[in-house]
Amino acid sequence: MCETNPEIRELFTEHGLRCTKQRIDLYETLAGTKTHPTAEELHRLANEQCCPGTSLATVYNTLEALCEAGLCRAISVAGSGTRYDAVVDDHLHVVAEDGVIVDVPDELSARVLAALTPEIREELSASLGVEIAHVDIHLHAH
Amino acid sequence: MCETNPEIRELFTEHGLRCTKQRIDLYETLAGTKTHPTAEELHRLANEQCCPGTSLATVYNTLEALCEAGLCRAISVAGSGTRYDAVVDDHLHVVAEDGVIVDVPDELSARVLAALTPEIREELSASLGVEIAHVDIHLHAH
DNA sequence: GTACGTGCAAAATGTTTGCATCATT
DNA sequence: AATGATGCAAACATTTTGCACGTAC
Repeated sequence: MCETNPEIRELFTEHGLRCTKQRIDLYETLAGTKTHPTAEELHRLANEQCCPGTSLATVYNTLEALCEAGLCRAISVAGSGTRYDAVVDDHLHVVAEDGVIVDVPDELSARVLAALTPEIREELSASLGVEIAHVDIHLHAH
Repeated sequence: MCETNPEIRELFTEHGLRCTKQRIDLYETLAGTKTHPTAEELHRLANEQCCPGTSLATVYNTLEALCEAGLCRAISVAGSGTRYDAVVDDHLHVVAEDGVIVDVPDELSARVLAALTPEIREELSASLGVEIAHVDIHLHAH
C-alpha cells in the first residue's frame, strides 16, 4: 500500500479530489477493511500501516471530502459514533448490540432493496415531495 | 398534559419504569411531537410546556430508560446528532439534506418492510448467525 | 426505609476550526 | 505561483458521570 496506486489517483482526479499522500493512504486503508471503522480507528490503522504522523483532523477532513465526492458513506448508529464505508452502492448492514456493523451479502441486500420499486419512489415523490438519493438499511440484531 | 395521564402510568409500570413527573412529561412531550427531536430540543420543549427545571441530564437518562424499556427509539443520522421517536413500530424515515427527519406514511412503509420476509430473515440467521430485532430504514433525499 | 431518580456541575468524548506551514496542480 | 491540504492546538458540541438531595414504591 502507500500512495502509489494509480487507479486511486485516477479515481480521485475524476472526482475532483487532489491526490495527497494522506488521502490516498486513508482511502486505501478504508477500502481495505470490512470493519466500517470510526474516524479514530481509521486514524490508528493508517498510522500503523503506512502513514505515521497523519493527524486526526486530516482524517476527518479527508472523510468529509471523500463523502462529498461520493467515494465513501458515513454510517451512523445511535450510541456508537459515526462509521465509514468505502462501499458506496446501496447495501444492508447488520448492527450488533455492541455497535459492530457487518455487511449483508449482496444477494440478500438486493432482494430487500428491490422492494423500493420505481412506483414506491414515485409515491414518495408525490406524497412527500422528495427524491431518494440513497438508502440506509440497518438491521438491528439481538 | 403534565404527569396526570393514567395510561402512561400504566404503560410505565408494565415496562418496569418508575413513574416520575419528569419521565411522564418527557414521554408525553415526545409522543406528542412528529419532529423526532434531539435530547436538547426535547429538553427545551418540556421545559416550555410543562416541566420547568427538568435538567438535560435527566432528559438523557430518561431517554435511555425509555429506549431500554422499548418505549422509544433512538434515530441516528450522520452529521445531525441523535434523535428520538416514541413510535416504536418499524417504519421508514426520510432524511432531508439538512438532517430533518420525516415519517414515511404507514402504507408505503409496510410495502417496503414486507420485503423482509421470514425467508430472508432465516437466510440472515443462517449466513450471519443473527436474529433481527428491529429495522431502521433511512431514505436520504436530495 | 430503601432503592432509584433528579439536578447540578464537572468530566469525557467526538468533531470542527483557525492558522501557519507545506504539497499539489 | 496559486490554490488547497496538513498538523497542531484550541474551541466546540454532545453525552456521561459523581454526588448530594429528593421521591416513588
